[in-house]
Amino acid sequence: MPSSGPDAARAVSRAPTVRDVADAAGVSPMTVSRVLRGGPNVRPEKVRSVLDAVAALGYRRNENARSIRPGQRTGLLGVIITNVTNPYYAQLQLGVEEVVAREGVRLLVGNSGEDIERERALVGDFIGRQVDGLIVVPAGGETGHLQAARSIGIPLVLASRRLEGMDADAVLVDDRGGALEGTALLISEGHERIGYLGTAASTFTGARRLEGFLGAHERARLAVDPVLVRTGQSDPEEARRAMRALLELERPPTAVFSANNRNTLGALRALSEAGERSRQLRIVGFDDFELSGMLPFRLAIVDHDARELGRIAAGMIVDRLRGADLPPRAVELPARLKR
Amino acid sequence: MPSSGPDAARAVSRAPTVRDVADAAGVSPMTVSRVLRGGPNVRPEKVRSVLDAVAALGYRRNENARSIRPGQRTGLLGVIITNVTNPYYAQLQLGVEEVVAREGVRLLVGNSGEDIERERALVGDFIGRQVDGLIVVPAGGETGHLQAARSIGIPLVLASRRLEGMDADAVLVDDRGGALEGTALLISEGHERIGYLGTAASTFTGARRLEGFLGAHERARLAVDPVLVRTGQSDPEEARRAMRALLELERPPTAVFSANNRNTLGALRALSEAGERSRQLRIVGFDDFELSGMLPFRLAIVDHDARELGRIAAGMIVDRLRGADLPPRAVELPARLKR
DNA sequence: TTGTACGCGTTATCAG
DNA sequence: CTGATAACGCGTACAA
Repeated sequence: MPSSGPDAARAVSRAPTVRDVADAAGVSPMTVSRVLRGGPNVRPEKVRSVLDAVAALGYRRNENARSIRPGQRTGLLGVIITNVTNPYYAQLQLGVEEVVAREGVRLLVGNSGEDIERERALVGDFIGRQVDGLIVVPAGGETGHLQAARSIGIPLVLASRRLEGMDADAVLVDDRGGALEGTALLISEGHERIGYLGTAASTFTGARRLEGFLGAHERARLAVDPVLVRTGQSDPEEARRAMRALLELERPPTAVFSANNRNTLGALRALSEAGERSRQLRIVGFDDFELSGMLPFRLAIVDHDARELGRIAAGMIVDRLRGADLPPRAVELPARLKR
Repeated sequence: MPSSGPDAARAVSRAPTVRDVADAAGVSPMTVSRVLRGGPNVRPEKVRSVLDAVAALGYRRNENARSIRPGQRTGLLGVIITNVTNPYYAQLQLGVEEVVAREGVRLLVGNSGEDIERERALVGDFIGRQVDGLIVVPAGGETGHLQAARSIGIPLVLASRRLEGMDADAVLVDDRGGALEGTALLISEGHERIGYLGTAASTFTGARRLEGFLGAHERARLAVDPVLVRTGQSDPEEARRAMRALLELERPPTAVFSANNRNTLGALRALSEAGERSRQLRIVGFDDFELSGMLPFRLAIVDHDARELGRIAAGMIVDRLRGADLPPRAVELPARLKR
């Protein structure tokens, strides 16, 4: 038995090409191509034999080869988030996929871990892979790598955060409004010494949420004791320590506003450790999380819809691809107290 | 001023190619290619001018064009999970990326939503995009689309679940052992009527975890009341209703084993609604979640490391790509009671 | 209705 | 050390 027959070759596992299909169907590669892209003017019997051959060989069109011709899209969308493990960004990713998957667009996903170098590498790589668009939660203030994407005409949407000096499309959350509403609730409840836990004020959301916190005080003509304002915590452990420090103050806060879910998590851990009395401390946290309503704390949440944010970002990319030549748009989604 | 000068052309946004770089650097495309892939035998001064041109034009190698040559890899890894929004799978995704990102491999991620049709579409699409490997959490019992991948030599790793009739590499969790240990804890505490909440027994993990539950009873020579065993709940809402049904039984369970985090979530919601006394019901749940330790329930958790699972799956792919021609391997990660 | 020729961007081969 | 040439898989333009 010869070991080089067609069956043997097929078993040895090389992906079949148009030519293989054409040979098997007894037509030219062009006819195969025509059949597959639904082209007209092909005799039904040939259509049949091509489709049979495709099925028999398990042929799949090579999307990469396809996309190197100019004007062709790859159907790839680059999504760069900071950490999928944060439910907020998982929702974002899912929302994006939800919208574009219908049209056969697939997601190239990368986690930057808030590291601008990793973000730069991902953006560069994604451009090299000819993504049709980019949705980025920018980790830092640098814009060079993102400008590069735009300069070769790749639609870009900034998600959650905006960047100084980049007027790209953006989908944001009403950070200031949410923080203001959450803080106002605490003030309306009579609290006068309110702690603040959040990320560094140098970050986009950090600055905006702190602004809301301060704005609520200002509006109520209530002074803010600087010692109660703790910024720079980016993970639950740091937040836990910051919360503990607040509790150990000579005049501790009677309530705390936490500017994101990582900080809320750490704060709750600190309260748990500090015993039953601390557990009564009033807390308002930005960003929801599963089971937030079931915890044995006096906790209220400022919520927003990350999945919808993802959907809108994806929609903006789709619009650009359809050729919309509008000026950059920015959408701001509401952040509201959950009742 | 002519509008067709090189500067104008560059601004109009077309991605530069090797030829553009070659022209700008005054060399041939081949030399550019050589410089970029770190090839030897290029005069230092030419290297310099090529690199300058690359920087000036913001040139990025077209990975897709690159990968159409035979034997070349795409550096793409397909990851198909059921839902990133489940922290378990988010961890998996992150673990995979962690391992392969170092080598410049990127993740093509798709959510099947437990829908076999969507999974099939994703697998087909990923193959068409010439992924170097596939990591799949299979949604159903069908194997055809996955066999197709293997038959053209694409390394495949099944994650969390195995499929009958497919001896592919697999990374699993010790579902049976974990469920057994969790249930045994309840039995050792003196419970004799233990409820069970889980996904359909026809699913891979559903069957294995139920097996552990039953096994623990058997080992303790304790009979299982079938009315206490509720399977088929795949989201928190269904689980909530199932839990409520258990509570409304004439002889309700004194403890419940919940076979995954969706079911645990629903169960806790039902307990919350049912008032203070129900809150005292003893629960052991499979799969951890944030804040599980802080809830006002008598809750214990059987935990396992999804991120590590992702890392191992990725490692298996890497091994295959390195040419390891071993028989299919299956790793089973421990699932242990958190103390 | 079907097939041939060529080009997309990149790189291996081989000649210079 | 450098460049011309061909080929990868596919699709468009054109010819038959």
